[in-house]
Amino acid sequence: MTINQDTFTGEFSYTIDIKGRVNIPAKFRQSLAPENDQTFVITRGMDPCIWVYPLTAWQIIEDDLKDLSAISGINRSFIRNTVRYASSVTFDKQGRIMLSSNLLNYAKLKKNAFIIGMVNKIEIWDPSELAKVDKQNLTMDSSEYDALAEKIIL
Amino acid sequence: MTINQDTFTGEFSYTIDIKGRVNIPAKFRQSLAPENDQTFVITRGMDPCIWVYPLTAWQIIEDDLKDLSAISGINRSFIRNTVRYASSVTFDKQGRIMLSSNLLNYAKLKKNAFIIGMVNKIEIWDPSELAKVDKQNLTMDSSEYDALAEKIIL
DNA sequence: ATTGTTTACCCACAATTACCCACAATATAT
DNA sequence: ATATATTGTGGGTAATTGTGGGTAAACAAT
Repeated sequence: MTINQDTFTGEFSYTIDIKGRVNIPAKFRQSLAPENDQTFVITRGMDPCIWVYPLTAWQIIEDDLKDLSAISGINRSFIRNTVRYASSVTFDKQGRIMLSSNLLNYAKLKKNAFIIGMVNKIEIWDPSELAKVDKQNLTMDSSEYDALAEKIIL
Repeated sequence: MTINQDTFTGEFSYTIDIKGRVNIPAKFRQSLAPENDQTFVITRGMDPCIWVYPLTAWQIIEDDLKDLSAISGINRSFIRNTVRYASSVTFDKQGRIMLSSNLLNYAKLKKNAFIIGMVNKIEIWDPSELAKVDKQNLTMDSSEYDALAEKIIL
């Protein structure tokens, strides 16, 4: 019945309403471990999308950041940019979370959104952005992609 | 009485009902190891068919994906495309699983389906697609095929 | 305080899914 | 062969899920 806790797979299509709310797939809500207390941490992804972490997973990232020395300027910049756009969100009784307009703009999200399980995190994409980025990666680095496919035995 | 756990062989013909449910052959259900908790993971195959993994087999793939660094865009694309169409399904009291319309379309499945044991996974095919792909491979790469036949002593 | 705006918390409802039960066809046992 | 269990297929019903919107509390600015 339950997969690994805090493990997410699959693609789902949802609509973002006027208030900026999106549904979190029921499956993802159920596989979110109880100690996360129904909260995710959302932030900017490395791609033009929103990254959604289970709270406990994000806390590990924060702990790692604490270990970085503040003497180095580059460390401070790294910490700043990692945490800057992150905020924790709880989902409401209907299973939705609120997205800030800052994140919505960053991911170019409008009305429709794909929510994709990325094993240990979740991504929220605008459909056309997803297609664009995916196509780009596959055409530019197709040999690297094939190398991965050889390595991971499906 | 039992072959190796999580090992599947043979071909079976079933019908997909209006709700998108297909039967999993009783033989396959019985050879699914108990620790899978009656769940499979279904996803797009490399051929136009549906791939069905025992849960524990799929989790090994997920673990491999977790080890890939998220810094590389091509890695993210690979993870995304591998996991994107995957979802875990439990079979009901009658031994059926539900197939999403996304996967049904991808595999061009209509009313009839062949379910084929592929040793460590299971494939679900539309009969005519299977014939087409098989014929194509055998005519185009017949010498490679023969080389394999030499290697695997039957 | 008085506004206006944003956020949190409800309720409503259509659509989908999960969970049952029925039954014919096949297989197994006595 | 006859009885009994198992398997494959269909369908009904209740619960869940996704989506919209309403209202009141919290907050900000004047």
